[in-house]
Amino acid sequence: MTDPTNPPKIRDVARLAGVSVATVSRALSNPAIVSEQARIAVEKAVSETGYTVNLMARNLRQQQVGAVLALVPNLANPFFSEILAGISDTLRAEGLSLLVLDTLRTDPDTPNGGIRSYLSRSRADGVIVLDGTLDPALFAHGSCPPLVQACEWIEGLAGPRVLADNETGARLAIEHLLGLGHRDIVHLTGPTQNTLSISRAAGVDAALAAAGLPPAHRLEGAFTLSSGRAAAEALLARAPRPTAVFCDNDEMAIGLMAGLRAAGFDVPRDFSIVGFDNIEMSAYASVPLTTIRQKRAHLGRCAAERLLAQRTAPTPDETLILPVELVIRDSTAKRV
Amino acid sequence: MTDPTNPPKIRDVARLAGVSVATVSRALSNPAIVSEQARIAVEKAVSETGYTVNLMARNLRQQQVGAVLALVPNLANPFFSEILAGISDTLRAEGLSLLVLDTLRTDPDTPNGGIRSYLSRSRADGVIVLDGTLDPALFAHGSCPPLVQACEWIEGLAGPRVLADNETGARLAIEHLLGLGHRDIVHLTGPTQNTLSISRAAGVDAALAAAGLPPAHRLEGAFTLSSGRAAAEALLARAPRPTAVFCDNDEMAIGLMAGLRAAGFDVPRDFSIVGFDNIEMSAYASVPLTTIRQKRAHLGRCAAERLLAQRTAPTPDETLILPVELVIRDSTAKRV
DNA sequence: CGTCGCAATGTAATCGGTTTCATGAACGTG
DNA sequence: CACGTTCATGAAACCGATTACATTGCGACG
Repeated sequence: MTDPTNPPKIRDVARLAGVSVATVSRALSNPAIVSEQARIAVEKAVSETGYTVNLMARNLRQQQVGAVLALVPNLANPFFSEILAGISDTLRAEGLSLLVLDTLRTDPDTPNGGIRSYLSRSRADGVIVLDGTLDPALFAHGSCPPLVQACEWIEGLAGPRVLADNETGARLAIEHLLGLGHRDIVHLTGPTQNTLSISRAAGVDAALAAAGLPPAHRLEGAFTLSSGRAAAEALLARAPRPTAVFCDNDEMAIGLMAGLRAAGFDVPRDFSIVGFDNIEMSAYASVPLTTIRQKRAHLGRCAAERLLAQRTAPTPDETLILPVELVIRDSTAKRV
Repeated sequence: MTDPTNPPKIRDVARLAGVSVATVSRALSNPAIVSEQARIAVEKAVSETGYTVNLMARNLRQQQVGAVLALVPNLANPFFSEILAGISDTLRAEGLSLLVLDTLRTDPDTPNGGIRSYLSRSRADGVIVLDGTLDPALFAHGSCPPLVQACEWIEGLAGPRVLADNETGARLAIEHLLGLGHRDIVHLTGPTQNTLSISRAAGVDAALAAAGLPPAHRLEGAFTLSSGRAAAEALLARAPRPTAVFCDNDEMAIGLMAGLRAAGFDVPRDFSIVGFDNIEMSAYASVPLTTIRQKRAHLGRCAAERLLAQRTAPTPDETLILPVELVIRDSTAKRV
């Protein structure tokens, strides 16, 4: 009866319960519409046979997959994995599975890394895009399932977006530094075409302009620890020497602090540093990092909810902007 | 022809190409067995219609899912996400998808958090278990797909395992500390029943015993930054005061260093600290951390390969132990 | 008492592919 | 020329569920 090589079908349950397969199906998916008697017989037969539905069969018939695909730029990056955790939360509550595709690791020989083949309604019921560098044409074909952009976004790709308030975050960081007396502030960015960096640059310059100052000088990083460390050198080469740096993420800020420390400088005495994201490690850095808090798991949940909402309602196409806040720790201080 | 609401079926392609559906199927899955003429006609019809196979239909017929499920204890933890990246690598090369289930976030009301329902052959072709705290009974039922345990493991659950050489890693750490003259060494562990911590404790005590020393004192942590910081207090309360700590992961080591620094102590002058894992951040900590390198992405790849091997060969049930190595940085020094 | 409506159920179509099996053509061989 | 073999192909079975549609029985109501 519990033969591993030959799992029970709905037929077997029906036979054992003395009803038709339709009744079994109904008893399992919508117990209210079958008689008490049938329901009990089916329940008994199910537990005796150890029956579980074959999801492939159900999905084929119902034309749905029961899974949502997340396109992440780099699965190994904790920033994204925390968003995934939030997505996973929401999906689970709906009985859906999470499919993950690491766009960094896609085949470099194939155009678009073979991502296209994953963007099919028969592979996923929806897609959450966390990579702003993808080609919008990827999603243009008819068989691409409903889509939500989260965290990063793609210029030229329509559809709902769930974003952190990057511009406000940048402004908060700069206003904080301005309030401490800093005037020569460098903005350590991600790759120049990165959408996050661009919108944060706007916030930076808006805050500076409001104080009657020119746009910030920029250094290009790569959101990595090592690019932060490398930025220390470029920063120190600058004359006159800046007194503060706003970094587009905490990793770069921590890398930068390590680089500055290695060069004999002190944070916050010589440089005030502000990060972005508030990763857990920031509170444990050599100098606890002042940063902009961004609720990543919440962002993931919101994105998933948006996606699920599309299943019923028509797509509202609106952008949801989640608030951020300044967390002041020890890496910023009054300009001496 | 490219009507988004009504994607082309294999029937449509067959009609357009002037062949039967069987021939289309063959032309797509095994071009060698159809005539050149038919193959070309099908290719043309496919590109004209924009046809893509419906995976649900294919999977139902072929009795496979095209996806592998990873059970991870905490998706937000970068340690696991890097393993996932490795798994993803290998699966992609085989055209398989990665399904992720965060066991931490499963429903606390349901027994086993509803994980059971994901362990079905109709949901995944295989399972990679990264959580050593799960109930082995979960995997006992007949419909559970082939399984590989990776990184952590479950006592009482058979099947192949891919593990880091925890015992050797611990021994290397302790021998390093012994070589520096330390004799009073504390082992900061994960949760006491954690399989990793248990096997590392064995390595610790073996190294100590080889030097004629008694087993190490232990402090229980939770693999988190905050539990590392909390351990600082317990450590300082100990008399006589230990001179070195071996931590079961780098996060706890970094947390511990933060706690010691806050209490006015210096690493490595007052305490030598060794971590485990070699996460990227360790090189950027306030004091660059001496640790045991573990190749997480590689471990993930190996686990996935093992799983795929089971598709053909019968399960060999053997444990694969991956080497680790000591990385000496600045957090350890000669005992003063 | 006839019939209308509703609840419960069964039969069979359906989802969209893959694969088995039968068929026919082409070819080589004795 | 008869026969066996291979190759290409199409018709139809099949995967295992859901669900549209038909049927039955029963109580209520005119």
